[in-house]
Amino acid sequence: MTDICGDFRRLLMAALEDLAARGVLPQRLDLSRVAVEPAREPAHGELSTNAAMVLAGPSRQDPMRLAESLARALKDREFETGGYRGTGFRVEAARPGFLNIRFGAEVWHAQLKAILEAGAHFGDSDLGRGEKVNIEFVSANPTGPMHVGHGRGAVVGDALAALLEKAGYRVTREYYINDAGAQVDALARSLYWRYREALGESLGAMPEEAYPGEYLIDTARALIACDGEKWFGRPQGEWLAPLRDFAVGEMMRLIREDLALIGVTHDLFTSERELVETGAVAETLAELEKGGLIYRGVLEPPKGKLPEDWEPRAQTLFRATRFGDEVDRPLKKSDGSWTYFATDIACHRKRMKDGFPLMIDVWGADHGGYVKRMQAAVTALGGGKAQLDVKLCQLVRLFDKGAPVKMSKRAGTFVTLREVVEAVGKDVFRFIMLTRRNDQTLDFDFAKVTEQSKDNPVFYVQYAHARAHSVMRHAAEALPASALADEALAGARIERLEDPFELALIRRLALWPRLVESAAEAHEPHRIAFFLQQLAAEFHLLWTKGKEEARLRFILASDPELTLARLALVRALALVIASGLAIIGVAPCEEM
RNA sequence: GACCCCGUAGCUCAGUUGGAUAGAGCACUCGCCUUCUAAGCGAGUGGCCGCAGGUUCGAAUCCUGCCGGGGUCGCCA
Repeated sequence: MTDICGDFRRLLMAALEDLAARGVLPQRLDLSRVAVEPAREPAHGELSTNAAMVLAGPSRQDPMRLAESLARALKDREFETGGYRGTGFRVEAARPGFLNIRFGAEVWHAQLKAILEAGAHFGDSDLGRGEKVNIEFVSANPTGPMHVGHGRGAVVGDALAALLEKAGYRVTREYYINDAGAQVDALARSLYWRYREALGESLGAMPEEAYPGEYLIDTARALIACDGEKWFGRPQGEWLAPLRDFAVGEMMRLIREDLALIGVTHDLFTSERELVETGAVAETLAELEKGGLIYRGVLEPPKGKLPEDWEPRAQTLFRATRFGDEVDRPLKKSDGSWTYFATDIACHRKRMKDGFPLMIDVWGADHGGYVKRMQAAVTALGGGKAQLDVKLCQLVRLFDKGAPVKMSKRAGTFVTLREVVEAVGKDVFRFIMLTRRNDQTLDFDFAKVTEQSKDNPVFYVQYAHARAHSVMRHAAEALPASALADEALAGARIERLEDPFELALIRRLALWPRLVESAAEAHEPHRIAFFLQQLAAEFHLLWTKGKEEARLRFILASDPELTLARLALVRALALVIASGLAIIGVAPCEEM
């Protein structure tokens, strides 16, 4: 654990306790709003804390005077971070009541050493304390190949999972297969149509509700290879279920293949149909019933535009309004089968029973209207112990050289995830999917994302990593490999690094653990991608400084000691970029 | 009509969970290749953070009400 903000916070807390013991501060103050963060302005030092301002009110003191007492209380205390131990910092009170903290270079040197010692584990956190988290993502209907929007959800979910793992959670990646509703029956009928067609029957246009995609032609061939003409001419009652299962199986195989293309694998596939057939849904309903949360009733018609066929109907309803939803929600269709909501409640209940206090669902933004009712159900069944966060992913719009790529399922100009990934590669796809917040629409331009220039963030970051390795390769020509190993570099005379740009890079690297934690807490993996871009920029800058001023070059034949110190910095940069890319799921290439 | 998301530089977007003088990329202007990859870097121009109130030491961030864009709205998933 090397988090300089966190480490300083501990020191600050000790000082606050001391002030409380001396009667300067009241006992048992609420310290939750006290923050130690990196300063935004260089003029404000390197870290700053709002402690005095936050505590001024409750302790009835002038913030500025409190800040000054705090500064005194901190003076000459021992500070421990990343292997450093000493008093190499200065604290000063500033204007409204901030405390600005400055460090001697030795503190940053220790940070760099600690990074090299931690290696790929630098930034690991125990924020999650080994708590179990379930992340449900993708969960595309098993009725056809995946499109780009599914791909976005896949990357967001998978990167979030990796991020939470790095932050100390035990993560289960789950795919919920919607294989129980009407749409998989439609899939079976579509397959049957393709089956008859493949067996030589001449048919007209496909029915309206059918899935017209050509992928089912292959599935029909596979079916023939498997079952021959067994189903031909038989009544629907005989073939519907077996063909549905066959089709869903094939679709899931396709989907897994597509996911494998972008490096996504799930730990758990849960079948909606199984939840129904094993009685898990019925059990769930019984449990709600016992809690008095289910009733038969008629819903108010929606205000504003009234649906054409609206008529008052008595339905089986869940009292979602008790838990913050706008209306109570139906659990059964008029044919007696479960609604999607009912089975989904059962799915979340299963997760809670499996011991997940935290569940995260990654959905498309079109499901936004569904969030409250699902959270209501989780609250109702979890007794407040379980929590559900839903990440909604906005649309991905495809462009090529600035022109929108027109897509229509009907017209057949439908771009699948596979096509996109085959065109641009897994790494580009994954990185670009994280260059926007999940709730922001994302423009994906084939030309731009494959461009090798600084305008392309994927390239920009990978290039920084490759450059670092390029330096190491050059160094290896003059220095023995044993001197370039991480352990050896950790022992280099790092204190020789004195240039402000070098120290600035170390400072940025030292923020990595804090960034991992805040991104994990916010469930926002895109922050990793943005951090890597900043880090890459800082490194490219340093590189160019070496171009301009020979004394700033990494490799100096005249000064092997300084060379090794700089290589330590270069190596640390490569480590952090690689560990960030690992979360995003992008390969850190060593050559471009 | 209700609910959810979004609104930040001309464009595309970040903004460390309420901090100090709001940032980056593109575009535009001007600079930097005898030297580890110029596939890069620097400088400059550019802002009523949609509008109006409120909360407090302090608001792009939290609350309320509007305006604009998108999504959703009883047996689709």
